[in-house]
Amino acid sequence: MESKLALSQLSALAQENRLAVFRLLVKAGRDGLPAGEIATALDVPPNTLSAQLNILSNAGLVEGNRQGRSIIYTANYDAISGLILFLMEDCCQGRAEVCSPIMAAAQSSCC
Amino acid sequence: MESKLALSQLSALAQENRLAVFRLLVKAGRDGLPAGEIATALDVPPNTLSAQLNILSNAGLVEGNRQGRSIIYTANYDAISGLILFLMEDCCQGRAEVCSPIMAAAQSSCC
DNA sequence: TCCATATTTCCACGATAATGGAAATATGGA
DNA sequence: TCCATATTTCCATTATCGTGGAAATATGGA
Repeated sequence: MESKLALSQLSALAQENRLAVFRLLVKAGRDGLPAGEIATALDVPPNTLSAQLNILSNAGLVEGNRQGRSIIYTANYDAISGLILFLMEDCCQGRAEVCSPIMAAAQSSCC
Repeated sequence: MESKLALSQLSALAQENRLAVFRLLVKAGRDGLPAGEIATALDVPPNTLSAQLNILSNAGLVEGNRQGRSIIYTANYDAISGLILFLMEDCCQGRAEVCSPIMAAAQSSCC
Protein backbone atom coordinates (compact mmCIF):
# COMPACT_ATOMS: atom_id res chain seq x y z
CA MET A 1 0.00 0.00 0.00
CA GLU A 2 1.92 3.00 -1.20
CA SER A 3 -1.25 5.03 -0.90
CA LYS A 4 -0.86 4.80 2.89
CA LEU A 5 2.12 7.12 2.60
CA ALA A 6 0.31 9.49 0.29
CA LEU A 7 -2.61 9.51 2.69
CA SER A 8 -0.40 10.47 5.60
CA GLN A 9 1.22 13.19 3.53
CA LEU A 10 -2.11 14.59 2.43
CA SER A 11 -3.35 14.68 5.96
CA ALA A 12 -0.13 16.22 7.22
CA LEU A 13 -0.51 19.05 4.72
CA ALA A 14 -4.24 19.38 5.29
CA GLN A 15 -3.82 21.77 8.16
CA GLU A 16 -3.16 25.46 8.07
CA ASN A 17 -0.20 25.53 10.41
CA ARG A 18 1.51 22.51 8.99
CA LEU A 19 1.04 23.68 5.42
CA ALA A 20 2.58 26.99 6.49
CA VAL A 21 5.51 25.20 8.11
CA PHE A 22 6.12 23.20 4.99
CA ARG A 23 5.92 26.22 2.71
CA LEU A 24 8.30 28.09 4.94
CA LEU A 25 10.79 25.24 4.81
CA VAL A 26 10.51 25.02 1.06
CA LYS A 27 11.26 28.72 0.85
CA ALA A 28 14.15 28.30 3.24
CA GLY A 29 15.76 25.84 0.86
CA ARG A 30 18.54 23.40 1.57
CA ASP A 31 19.74 25.24 4.66
CA GLY A 32 16.45 24.77 6.42
CA LEU A 33 15.42 26.48 9.64
CA PRO A 34 15.75 25.72 13.35
CA ALA A 35 12.49 24.78 15.09
CA GLY A 36 12.58 27.93 17.19
CA GLU A 37 12.70 30.21 14.19
CA ILE A 38 9.77 28.41 12.64
CA ALA A 39 7.82 28.82 15.87
CA THR A 40 8.60 32.52 15.96
CA ALA A 41 7.81 33.07 12.31
CA LEU A 42 4.45 31.38 12.60
CA ASP A 43 3.69 32.53 16.13
CA VAL A 44 3.03 29.06 17.50
CA PRO A 45 4.16 27.87 20.94
CA PRO A 46 7.23 25.64 20.70
CA ASN A 47 5.60 22.49 22.02
CA THR A 48 2.67 22.83 19.66
CA LEU A 49 5.04 23.33 16.77
CA SER A 50 7.03 20.34 17.86
CA ALA A 51 3.93 18.15 17.58
CA GLN A 52 3.27 19.51 14.11
CA LEU A 53 6.84 18.99 12.97
CA ASN A 54 6.55 15.45 14.22
CA ILE A 55 3.53 14.80 12.04
CA LEU A 56 5.23 16.28 8.98
CA SER A 57 8.32 14.28 9.77
CA ASN A 58 6.46 10.98 10.15
CA ALA A 59 4.91 11.62 6.76
CA GLY A 60 8.41 12.03 5.38
CA LEU A 61 7.78 15.60 4.28
CA VAL A 62 10.42 17.21 6.47
CA GLU A 63 13.55 16.09 8.20
CA GLY A 64 15.18 17.35 11.37
CA ASN A 65 18.89 17.27 12.20
CA ARG A 66 20.42 18.45 15.37
CA GLN A 67 23.06 21.06 15.00
CA GLY A 68 24.37 22.25 18.33
CA ARG A 69 21.45 23.18 20.52
CA SER A 70 19.09 23.65 17.61
CA ILE A 71 17.33 21.15 15.43
CA ILE A 72 17.37 22.25 11.84
CA TYR A 73 14.39 21.23 9.76
CA THR A 74 14.45 20.95 5.99
CA ALA A 75 11.77 20.16 3.44
CA ASN A 76 12.06 16.84 1.68
CA TYR A 77 11.75 17.58 -2.01
CA ASP A 78 11.55 13.95 -3.01
CA ALA A 79 8.55 13.46 -0.79
CA ILE A 80 6.58 16.34 -2.23
CA SER A 81 7.36 15.42 -5.79
CA GLY A 82 6.34 11.85 -4.96
CA LEU A 83 3.03 13.08 -3.64
CA ILE A 84 2.45 15.21 -6.69
CA LEU A 85 3.20 12.23 -8.91
CA PHE A 86 0.80 10.11 -6.91
CA LEU A 87 -1.97 12.62 -7.51
CA MET A 88 -1.11 12.88 -11.18
CA GLU A 89 -1.19 9.13 -11.67
CA ASP A 90 -4.61 9.05 -10.11
CA CYS A 91 -5.85 11.58 -12.50
CA CYS A 92 -3.92 11.54 -15.69
CA GLN A 93 -4.82 8.00 -16.72
CA GLY A 94 -5.01 8.81 -20.37
CA ARG A 95 -6.65 12.14 -19.71
CA ALA A 96 -4.66 14.98 -21.15
CA GLU A 97 -7.06 17.55 -19.69
CA VAL A 98 -5.48 17.10 -16.28
CA CYS A 99 -1.89 16.85 -17.34
CA SER A 100 -1.66 19.55 -19.95
CA PRO A 101 -2.35 22.58 -17.77
CA ILE A 102 0.18 21.26 -15.32
CA MET A 103 2.84 20.77 -17.93
CA ALA A 104 2.13 24.17 -19.38
CA ALA A 105 2.38 25.94 -16.05
CA ALA A 106 5.45 24.02 -15.07
CA GLN A 107 7.26 24.97 -18.24
CA SER A 108 6.33 28.62 -18.13
CA SER A 109 6.47 29.50 -14.47
CA CYS A 110 8.77 27.10 -12.80
CA CYS A 111 11.23 24.76 -14.40
CA MET B 1 -6.75 33.26 0.50
CA GLU B 2 -6.68 30.76 -2.30
CA SER B 3 -4.89 28.38 0.02
CA LYS B 4 -8.19 27.93 1.87
CA LEU B 5 -9.49 26.01 -1.13
CA ALA B 6 -6.34 23.92 -1.40
CA LEU B 7 -6.57 23.19 2.28
CA SER B 8 -10.11 21.92 1.98
CA GLN B 9 -9.13 19.80 -1.01
CA LEU B 10 -6.17 18.32 0.79
CA SER B 11 -8.28 17.44 3.77
CA ALA B 12 -11.03 16.02 1.58
CA LEU B 13 -8.52 13.68 -0.05
CA ALA B 14 -6.74 12.88 3.20
CA GLN B 15 -9.09 10.06 4.06
CA GLU B 16 -9.06 6.53 2.76
CA ASN B 17 -12.68 6.30 1.69
CA ARG B 18 -12.82 9.69 0.08
CA LEU B 19 -9.57 9.16 -1.77
CA ALA B 20 -11.02 5.87 -3.04
CA VAL B 21 -14.21 7.62 -4.14
CA PHE B 22 -12.24 10.22 -5.99
CA ARG B 23 -10.00 7.68 -7.70
CA LEU B 24 -13.03 5.67 -8.73
CA LEU B 25 -14.65 8.71 -10.26
CA VAL B 26 -11.47 9.62 -12.11
CA LYS B 27 -11.41 6.12 -13.55
CA ALA B 28 -15.07 6.39 -14.44
CA GLY B 29 -14.33 9.40 -16.60
CA ARG B 30 -16.73 11.95 -17.97
CA ASP B 31 -19.79 9.72 -17.57
CA GLY B 32 -19.31 9.49 -13.82
CA LEU B 33 -21.14 7.11 -11.53
CA PRO B 34 -24.40 7.19 -9.57
CA ALA B 35 -23.98 7.45 -5.79
CA GLY B 36 -25.46 3.99 -5.30
CA GLU B 37 -22.89 2.33 -7.52
CA ILE B 38 -20.07 4.07 -5.69
CA ALA B 39 -21.51 2.88 -2.39
CA THR B 40 -21.70 -0.69 -3.68
CA ALA B 41 -18.23 -0.61 -5.21
CA LEU B 42 -16.64 0.63 -2.01
CA ASP B 43 -18.96 -1.23 0.36
CA VAL B 44 -19.98 1.83 2.33
CA PRO B 45 -23.54 2.47 3.56
CA PRO B 46 -25.34 5.02 1.38
CA ASN B 47 -25.73 7.66 4.06
CA THR B 48 -22.09 7.46 5.04
CA LEU B 49 -21.10 7.77 1.41
CA SER B 50 -23.41 10.71 1.03
CA ALA B 51 -21.56 12.56 3.78
CA GLN B 52 -18.25 11.82 2.10
CA LEU B 53 -19.47 12.91 -1.31
CA ASN B 54 -20.63 16.09 0.31
CA ILE B 55 -17.16 16.84 1.62
CA LEU B 56 -15.56 16.15 -1.75
CA SER B 57 -18.21 18.27 -3.40
CA ASN B 58 -17.74 21.22 -1.05
CA ALA B 59 -14.05 21.08 -1.84
CA GLY B 60 -14.96 21.30 -5.52
CA LEU B 61 -13.36 17.96 -6.31
CA VAL B 62 -16.51 16.25 -7.50
CA GLU B 63 -19.84 17.35 -8.84
CA GLY B 64 -23.24 15.68 -8.61
CA ASN B 65 -26.06 16.01 -11.10
CA ARG B 66 -29.42 14.44 -10.77
CA GLN B 67 -30.44 12.22 -13.62
CA GLY B 68 -33.78 10.60 -12.99
CA ARG B 69 -33.74 8.96 -9.61
CA SER B 70 -29.98 8.79 -9.46
CA ILE B 71 -27.42 11.44 -8.78
CA ILE B 72 -24.44 11.05 -11.05
CA TYR B 73 -21.12 12.13 -9.62
CA THR B 74 -18.15 13.09 -11.72
CA ALA B 75 -14.59 14.05 -10.86
CA ASN B 76 -13.64 17.67 -11.44
CA TYR B 77 -10.42 17.58 -13.42
CA ASP B 78 -9.86 21.30 -13.14
CA ALA B 79 -9.93 21.06 -9.37
CA ILE B 80 -7.35 18.32 -9.14
CA SER B 81 -5.03 19.95 -11.61
CA GLY B 82 -5.45 23.18 -9.66
CA LEU B 83 -4.44 21.42 -6.49
CA ILE B 84 -1.43 19.84 -8.15
CA LEU B 85 -0.38 23.24 -9.45
CA PHE B 86 -0.77 24.70 -5.99
CA LEU B 87 1.56 22.09 -4.57
CA MET B 88 4.04 22.61 -7.38
CA GLU B 89 4.11 26.35 -6.90
CA ASP B 90 4.82 25.81 -3.24
CA CYS B 91 7.73 23.67 -4.05
CA CYS B 92 9.16 24.44 -7.41
CA GLN B 93 10.18 28.00 -6.62
CA GLY B 94 13.30 27.86 -8.71
CA ARG B 95 14.07 24.35 -7.63
CA ALA B 96 14.37 21.99 -10.56
CA GLU B 97 14.81 19.00 -8.27
CA VAL B 98 11.09 18.98 -7.55
CA CYS B 99 9.81 19.76 -10.98
CA SER B 100 12.04 17.64 -13.13
CA PRO B 101 10.97 14.20 -11.92
CA ILE B 102 7.38 15.27 -12.33
CA MET B 103 7.90 16.48 -15.87
CA ALA B 104 9.79 13.35 -16.73
CA ALA B 105 7.14 11.03 -15.36
CA ALA B 106 4.37 13.01 -16.95
CA GLN B 107 5.96 12.85 -20.35
CA SER B 108 6.75 9.17 -20.24
CA SER B 109 3.81 7.62 -18.46
CA CYS B 110 0.89 9.87 -18.87
CA CYS B 111 0.47 12.68 -21.30
C1' DT C 1 -52.69 8.35 -5.85
C1' DC C 2 -49.64 4.77 -4.08
C1' DC C 3 -45.45 2.36 -4.13
C1' DA C 4 -40.52 1.23 -4.97
C1' DT C 5 -36.07 3.18 -5.69
C1' DA C 6 -32.26 6.49 -4.94
C1' DT C 7 -30.28 9.59 -2.14
C1' DT C 8 -30.04 12.84 1.45
C1' DT C 9 -30.68 14.99 6.10
C1' DC C 10 -30.89 14.62 11.05
C1' DC C 11 -28.83 13.22 15.01
C1' DA C 12 -25.98 11.02 18.39
C1' DC C 13 -22.12 8.33 19.62
C1' DG C 14 -17.25 6.98 19.56
C1' DA C 15 -12.76 7.99 17.70
C1' DT C 16 -9.12 10.93 16.42
C1' DA C 17 -6.78 15.30 16.25
C1' DA C 18 -5.21 20.00 17.98
C1' DT C 19 -3.62 22.64 21.59
C1' DG C 20 -0.70 24.26 25.24
C1' DG C 21 0.95 24.04 30.39
C1' DA C 22 4.44 21.80 33.00
C1' DA C 23 8.22 18.95 33.34
C1' DA C 24 11.98 16.43 31.06
C1' DT C 25 16.03 16.04 27.95
C1' DA C 26 20.00 17.63 25.27
C1' DT C 27 23.66 20.83 24.29
C1' DG C 28 27.22 24.30 24.93
C1' DG C 29 29.55 27.57 27.64
C1' DA C 30 31.31 29.73 32.10
C1' DT D 1 29.51 21.50 37.94
C1' DC D 2 25.93 24.90 37.16
C1' DC D 3 23.24 27.62 34.20
C1' DA D 4 20.87 29.27 29.99
C1' DT D 5 19.02 27.91 25.67
C1' DA D 6 16.53 24.85 22.40
C1' DT D 7 13.47 21.44 21.84
C1' DT D 8 10.77 17.58 23.10
C1' DT D 9 7.67 14.53 25.84
C1' DC D 10 3.81 13.92 28.88
C1' DC D 11 -0.70 14.79 29.80
C1' DA D 12 -5.31 16.62 29.96
C1' DT D 13 -8.81 19.30 27.74
C1' DT D 14 -11.50 20.76 23.92
C1' DA D 15 -12.69 20.51 19.19
C1' DT D 16 -13.44 18.23 14.94
C1' DC D 17 -14.30 14.12 12.19
C1' DG D 18 -16.27 9.56 10.77
C1' DT D 19 -19.98 6.62 11.10
C1' DG D 20 -24.45 4.70 10.55
C1' DG D 21 -29.57 4.13 12.25
C1' DA D 22 -33.90 6.26 11.36
C1' DA D 23 -36.62 9.35 9.07
C1' DA D 24 -37.23 12.63 5.27
C1' DT D 25 -37.14 14.02 0.35
C1' DA D 26 -37.18 13.38 -4.67
C1' DT D 27 -38.29 10.83 -8.79
C1' DG D 28 -40.62 7.72 -11.95
C1' DG D 29 -43.90 4.26 -12.91
C1' DA D 30 -48.34 1.54 -12.24
